[in-house]
This record gives sequence, C-alpha cells and structure tokens, in this order.
Amino acid sequence: VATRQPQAQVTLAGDVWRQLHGYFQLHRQRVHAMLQEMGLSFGDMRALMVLDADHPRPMRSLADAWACDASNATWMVDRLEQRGLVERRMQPTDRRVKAVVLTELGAKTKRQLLERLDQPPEELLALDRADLEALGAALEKLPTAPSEAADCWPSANR
Amino acid sequence: VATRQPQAQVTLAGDVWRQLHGYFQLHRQRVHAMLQEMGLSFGDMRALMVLDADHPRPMRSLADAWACDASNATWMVDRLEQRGLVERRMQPTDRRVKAVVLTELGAKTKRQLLERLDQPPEELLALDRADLEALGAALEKLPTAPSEAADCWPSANR
DNA sequence: TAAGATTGATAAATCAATCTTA
DNA sequence: TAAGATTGATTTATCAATCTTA
Repeated sequence: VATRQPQAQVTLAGDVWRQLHGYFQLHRQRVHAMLQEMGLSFGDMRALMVLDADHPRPMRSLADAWACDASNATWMVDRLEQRGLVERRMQPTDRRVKAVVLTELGAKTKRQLLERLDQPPEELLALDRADLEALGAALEKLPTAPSEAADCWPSANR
Repeated sequence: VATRQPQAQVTLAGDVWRQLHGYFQLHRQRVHAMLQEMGLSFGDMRALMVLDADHPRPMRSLADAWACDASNATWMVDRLEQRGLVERRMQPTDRRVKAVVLTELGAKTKRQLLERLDQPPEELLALDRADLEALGAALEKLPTAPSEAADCWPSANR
C-alpha cells in the first residue's frame, strides 16, 4: 500500500537523465564536504564567486549577480567584511554607490576554493580517452547555464 | 591587472568536467525556478523527498536522512505540520518516538514535484539515439551519490 | 522622483542545553 | 545511563520600510 511514485519516463533519455542526476547529487555532496573542510558555507562560495580583488563591484551589481535583493547583499557583505574577506569602497563618481573588493585574505580564500572546484574528480580522470571524447561530444550538444549566476549556488531557501 | 584565476586543468578530462559543471548549474537554476512556481523552497523539497504517506518515519531517522541534527528535524517538521503537509504520530511500541507521515496534501505536493523532476529536459529528448547511448555508456562508468541523502538538496548554509 | 544602499522585523537553519522514557 | 525528541539562543536569509544622493 505504498504511495504511488510517479513513474519516471522509461525511455533512453529518461535513463540518461537519472544517471546525470545521480552524478550531480554526488558532486553536490562532495562540494559540501569540501566547503566544510575549508570552513566555508554555500553562501560564502556564492559570495566569493562574483567578487574580485582588483575590480570593485557596486552593491547593486552584487545583488544582481547573487539573484537577491539589495538588502540581502548588504547583510552578506557586512558579514564578509567582519570576517576580513572583503572591503567596501566609496566611489568618487557617484557618492551613492559603495563598491566591494576582495581583501588579500578573501582573494587567497577564493583562489584555494577555485583550485579545488576546478580539479576534475578522480573518476573522470580514470575514464579512457574514447569515453571522455564520447561524453564531451554529447555534452557539447547540451546548453549550459546562462548569465553569471551560473556560478551561484542556491542559498535560496524561500 | 586582474586577479589570477586558477587555471582549470587543460586536459580532456578538465574540459569534460567544465561542461558537466555548466550543465549542472543550468539544472539547478531550472529546479529553483520550478520550485518558486510551486511555492516551495529547497528545504521543502529536501523534506518531501524522504517522507511518505504510508510509512511513518521517526524523527531520528529523518534527521539522518536530511543529514542534520535532531533539533533541525524538529523545527522542520513543526513548520511542515503548520502548513498541513505532514502529521506526527506516536508509536505504541516505544513512547519516546514520534513518527512522521505525509498528509493527503503533502503526498499530492510530493507527487507533483516528482512528476516535474523526473521529466527529462527537452535538450535530452532532442538528442539522437547514438548520442544518448554514448552518453549513457560513459555515465555508467561514473559513481552516483550513496545513500538516501542522494535526494537531499542543500540547505546546508553553514 | 528615482537609484543606491542600509535598517528593522520575520522566518529559517544551526548549535548547545533540557526534558522524557527505555 | 542512553536514546529520542524538544526548547532556547544565535546566526543567516528574506521582505518591507527608510535614508541618502543624483
């Protein structure tokens, strides 16, 4: 008398979809574990991804990149600033805007994070050339995330 | 004078990894948009995934499945109960445990959610048979997420 | 007025006690 | 005592005002 589970499409595409999904979940779990090791949250990662040490970025622009509203951005930057990861800078051209840059520490943290994220996982390195090429050829026909929010993980809980 | 971005490995595996990553991000964005349409959060999804209408599940077990502690589970179930999605039931065998089931509404919501998640996206349906088979063959050599937490999305913000 | 940003209040997630029953 | 669950306090995330300058 189990709840009827909606049957996923039993098609070739459906099978491939479930495989992709399973691999995706594994990736997510690994990223989570890695962040914990580094003492970072998903929110921190989301923040670091769109910040830079040499290009001050206005709050308004950050909110857009993070797909949140201005107040959310303010709180986020407040916390990052307290931890010494970022710095606010007044803009001389328009005294309304405050732009944010990574500090030395923030830049270093981001660098370490990216190094680990960019590293292809073992099982991909273990695939033979033919499999990798087949995989790459098929993936090339699929779209990827548009916009900069591509590198933003959700914290979006509501 | 841009911050040096760590160079992702320029290898075949590295390329494939970036492609996979881009496709994952797109998937995530789509799921987020879909949830908003349904008035659900990532947390709601995480909750629904491990609950069932006919198999009462103790709080302790829920906490394990959600990879959180017992108190987190309590708060979560409190909120779901207020919204009429779940119900707590005392267990006669051990009066310490309270087990949770989906209500009619909760089961319906989960059904709708799963229907949409299981649906392979257009671009996969559009791939020709050869590409799908190649993709499937390569993916079969990759691991997937272990355990039930496989279906848990992060809310893990700390 | 409108754009940029902050503040205050509410909801949610997390951690450290506390309470209840086996 | 230990397992199961809840409560209280703190940190984050979100929404609705508010403040400042163009």
